[in-house]
Amino acid sequence: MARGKIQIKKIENQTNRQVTYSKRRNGLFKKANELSVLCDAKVSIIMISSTHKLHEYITPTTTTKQLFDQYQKAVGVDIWNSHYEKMQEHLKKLKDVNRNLRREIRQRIGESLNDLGYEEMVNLIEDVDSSLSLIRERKYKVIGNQIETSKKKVRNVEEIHRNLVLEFDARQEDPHYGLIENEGDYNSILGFPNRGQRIIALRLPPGHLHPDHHPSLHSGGGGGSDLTTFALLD
Amino acid sequence: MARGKIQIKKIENQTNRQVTYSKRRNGLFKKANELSVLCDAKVSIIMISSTHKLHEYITPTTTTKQLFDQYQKAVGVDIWNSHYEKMQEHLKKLKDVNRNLRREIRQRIGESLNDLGYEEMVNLIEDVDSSLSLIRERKYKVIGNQIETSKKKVRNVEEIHRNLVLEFDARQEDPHYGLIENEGDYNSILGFPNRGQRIIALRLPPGHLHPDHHPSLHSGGGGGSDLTTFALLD
DNA sequence: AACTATTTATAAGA
DNA sequence: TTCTTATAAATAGTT
Repeated sequence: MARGKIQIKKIENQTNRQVTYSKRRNGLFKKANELSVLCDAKVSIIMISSTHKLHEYITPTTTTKQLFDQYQKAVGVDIWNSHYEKMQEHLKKLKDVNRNLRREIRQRIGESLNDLGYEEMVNLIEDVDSSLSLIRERKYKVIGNQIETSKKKVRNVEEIHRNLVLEFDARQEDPHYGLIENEGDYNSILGFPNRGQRIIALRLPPGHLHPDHHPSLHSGGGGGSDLTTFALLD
Repeated sequence: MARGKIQIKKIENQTNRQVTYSKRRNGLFKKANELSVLCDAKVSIIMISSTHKLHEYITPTTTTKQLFDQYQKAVGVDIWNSHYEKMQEHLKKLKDVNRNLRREIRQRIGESLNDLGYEEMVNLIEDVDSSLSLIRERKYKVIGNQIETSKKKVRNVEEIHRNLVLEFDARQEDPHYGLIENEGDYNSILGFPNRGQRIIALRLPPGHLHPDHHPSLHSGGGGGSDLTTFALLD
C-alpha cells in the first residue's frame, strides 16, 4: 500500500514477515478500536503469529470471555459439544442408575408395583422379607450388646459398692485402716481419679443397681440417655 | 478518512452508524485476511453490533474453536470452565443422590446397618415391615384378580359345555336340528370363529373345568402358564 | 450500492 | 524497533 503494491500471499522473508505482522497487527487493532467506538460494537480479535505468539484485542467495555459466551449463544452449542460429550455421557449414565435405584426403592416400599409380574412380586416379597429378618436379627444383636454392656456396668458398680462396704466395716473396727495420706478419699482407694460425678453415682440407692435392671431400650428420648444412668463408667 | 476527517466517537445517527459498521467491518475483515495470508498467522475476529448482530472472521485454515483452545492454553484462563461448572455441579448432585439411594437400599436389604442408631433401626424395621405388608396386600389383590378371571373363564366354558350338551340332545331327537349350512361346525353356533385351538379345549375332560379348580398360582413356570389351560377364551 | 475526495495505512528504505 | 515518506487502500459524505 505504499512504495509499491504487494501481492497478498505469504511473505517468505522471515524478518519482513515479522515486521509486516507487527505493523498490520497494530493497524488492525486500531481499526478494530475505531469500529468499536464509532459503531458501539463489541469486537474481539485473537491472533497467533507464525512464530506462535498470541495477541489479542478486545473492546474495552467487555471481556473476551463475555464476548465468547455471547458468541456461543448465537452460534449454538455444537462447537463445544466435544468438550462436554464425556461429561454428558457420564451424566446420562448416572441418571439411569438413579432412576433404577429409585424404582427399586419404590418397589421395596410398596409403590410402583403395577409393572411387576406375579413372579417378580413373589420374589420381591421374599427379598423384602429376608431383608426384614436380617434387620431384625441385627436389632436383636444390638439389643443383646446393650444388655451385655449394661450388665457389665452393673457388675462393676456392685463391685465398687462391695468394696466400700468392706472399707466401711474395716473402718468401724479400726478408724485408721487404709488411711495413708488422703483421708476420706475413697475413690483413690478404688483406683479412680477423684471426680464429683462418681461420688454421686455411688450414692444411688441399691435398687437402682440391681443386675436385672437395665434402662428401657425403647425409650424415645435423645441418644445415650440409658448411659447417663451409669455415669460412673466409660 | 475521506471527504472530511471524523472524530473517533460514537456515531449518534442510527443509520449512519449502521452503514459505517458495515463498511468498516468489511475493511477489518479484509485486513485480517491479508494479515493471515501475508504473515501466515491465525486470526479470529468476533464482533457484535449495537443491534446485537454477530459477525465473525476466521482464518480459513483453522476454526474458531481451535483458535480459542490455543488462546485458552496460552492465556491460562479456562474459558470453558464456566460451562463445565454447572455440569460438574449437576454431576456432583446426582452422585450424592445416588449414594443416598444406594445407602437406603443397602439398609433396606439389611446391609450397612452399622451407621444406624437403635431408634433409626426400629424405624427402618417398621418401615420395611409396612412396605412388606403393602406388597403382600398387593399380591393378594393380584391373586384375587387372577382367581376372579379364572372363575369367569370356567363359567364361560361351562356355559359352552351346556350349550353343546343341549345341542347334542336336540340333535339326537332331530338329526337336522340347527343345521343350516355348516354341518358339524359347533363353533359357529356358539358364535365363535372356527379355530382349532377351541376345539381342543372343548375336548378337555369335565373334571378340568370344575369351578373350584384353578391352576396353581404358585407354579414356578414361565409367565401365563395358568392362562394356557384356558386357551378357549381371551 | 456507487462514486470520489480525502484520510489513513503501510512497504520500503533509513 | 521506530521514523520517514511515497503510494496504496480505506472510507465519509454524497449521489
